[in-house]
Amino acid sequence: MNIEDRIAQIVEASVSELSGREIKPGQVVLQRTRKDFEGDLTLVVFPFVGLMRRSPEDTAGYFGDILVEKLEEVESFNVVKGFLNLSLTKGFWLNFLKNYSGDEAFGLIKPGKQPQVKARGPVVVEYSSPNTNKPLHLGHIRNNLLGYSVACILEGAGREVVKVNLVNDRGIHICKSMLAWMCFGNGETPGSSGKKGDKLVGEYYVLFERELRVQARELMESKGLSEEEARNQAPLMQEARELLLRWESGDREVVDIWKQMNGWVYDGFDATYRRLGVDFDKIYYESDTYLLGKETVLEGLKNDGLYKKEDGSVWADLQDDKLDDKLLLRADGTSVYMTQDIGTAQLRYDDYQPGRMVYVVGNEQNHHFNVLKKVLQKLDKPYADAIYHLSYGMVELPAGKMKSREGTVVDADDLMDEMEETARRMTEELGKTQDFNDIEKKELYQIIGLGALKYFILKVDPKKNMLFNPEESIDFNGNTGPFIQYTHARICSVLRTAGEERLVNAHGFPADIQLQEKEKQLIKTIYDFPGVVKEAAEEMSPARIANYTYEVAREFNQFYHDHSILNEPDQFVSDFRLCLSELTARTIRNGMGLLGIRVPERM
RNA sequence: GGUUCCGUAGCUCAGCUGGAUAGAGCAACAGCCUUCUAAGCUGUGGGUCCCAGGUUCGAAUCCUGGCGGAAUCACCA
Repeated sequence: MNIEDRIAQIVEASVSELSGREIKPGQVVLQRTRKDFEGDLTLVVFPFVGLMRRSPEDTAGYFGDILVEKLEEVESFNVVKGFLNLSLTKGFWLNFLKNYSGDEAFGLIKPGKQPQVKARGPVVVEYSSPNTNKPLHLGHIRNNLLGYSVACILEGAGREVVKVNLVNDRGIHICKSMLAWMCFGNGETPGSSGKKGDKLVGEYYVLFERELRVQARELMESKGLSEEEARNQAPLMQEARELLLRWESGDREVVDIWKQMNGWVYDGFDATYRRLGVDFDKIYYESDTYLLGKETVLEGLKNDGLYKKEDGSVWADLQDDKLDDKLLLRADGTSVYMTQDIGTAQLRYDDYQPGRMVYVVGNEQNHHFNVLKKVLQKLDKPYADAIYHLSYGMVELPAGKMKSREGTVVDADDLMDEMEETARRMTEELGKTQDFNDIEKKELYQIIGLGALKYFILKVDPKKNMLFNPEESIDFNGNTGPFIQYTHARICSVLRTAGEERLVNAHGFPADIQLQEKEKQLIKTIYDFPGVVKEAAEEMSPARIANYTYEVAREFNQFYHDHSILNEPDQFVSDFRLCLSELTARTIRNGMGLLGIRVPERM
């Protein structure tokens, strides 16, 4: 049991002993002592003064005496108003460091280590979920980074995780790209034009929209139709719908083209995913799941919650939830978005029996997931309550939301190019890579450029909208990925200079060294890492890890500035600092790993 | 209009289940490399935590009501 729990236990016991009343678990709150006060852990005693019938000061003093007496790790205490500040012995901190300095996986729980967690089944995390008609942009980047990181964090907290992608590969939007390509493509392929597959298909989607707009305008002028009517009646739109029907009926020619063009897109996506450093354990395709959705809905008609209208359409009755009824199948029997999600949820459950199904999807779909959950409850699905929508905010530009029609989307590949280029420029200006070979340089610029981008996005609370200004490049100084990476590289440099043998021997430093202020601060911060991982997993918040890791790096730099590690004359102190540096580097590496950010050993 | 989310320094963001004097970075200014990587460190200035009530020992945090912004309320995905 850790020291916080032991303190809490003793406090609980003595409160109930004295007052004759049990206190609820979790009512004893221990927090880190603020830096401007003396002590390591602080117990706020206000909640107990009523029960104890003493002044806050007396209550705090009373607990202080008991804790010093019962726990050898608690060295002393001081009381400020109702705050009991406990100081732990330096032996406690030094032993913590000794215990973990050899632990590569510090802060992380190995999968399956907690049996009760395993019993709940794996967590399925869905993220990315692209449409196959346009390339990935900055919004997708946030989605991918969040999803990947949340999966890593859950894994780090001991959960079994399955990462899945749901590709929306069917529907009218795909037909638009196909039609444009059939009409104007002249057989262009990624091979013939050298274009990336997803970009090429995206261009035809844009082309379709442009041509459609021309046709619609003509109709608006010649027949005086509204824009909506005109778009609907335009020949291109009618052809696209016809194409969809042919696809649904399995028309050989259409399906072949569909397969071919989707194949190009997948090649393009794969390249972008690889570069971003994200991956999946399983990929679902909506073309495979929408039929199961239909079945599930028809099956559900036996339940009370669903009903069929006279025209044959099927609806979910959501009156009880004060929501409008939701259409699940059109009169012609075709499915809608909701139907597909019902199908994929079912399939996912059949595949993994997950304890939780996390959907990393933008907050624009809050309502959709609300309804999905309700509908699955109506269908009496056991997994309805396992559904969790990890809803994240939009990435906005200074001018507002990104709009593909107005060409204001920030392309994922372009952005990564820019980041790497900035990394190259800055690194060369600083003259850091003169002895790197070309391959090493390229890899380093990738690590730094992507690190900057990923950290920039992940440090923001997922549920908040965030701003990206393309005019100002993402920072490399201050609270940034490269700052943290740099701190890691700095430590590695020291460890390299020390050498393997020296490092191993250093672990034997004695546990009675005099601790300097910055050293203690750093140890205390590192001590928090496992708890931060746990909380980040509960909240599914990479931002928590990002901000914590930054704090570690900042504190190391202060320590590093004030104290010499290898040039310290006292051998034992030097050994201790070496171990402290080593554990700091590992904490940074593991923390950044949870964000999907690599850290270089030199930069 | 209904529902949900957001509102903290000039800008971008932290602030954990209510706790002590609200923190970082950027930008500005002033310092620190003969010493383990200066992508670093130190200092200065910068706040009506949107507003008003309420809950209590104690509120940026919880509740209610406003104001401002975003999303959504499709037989689109």
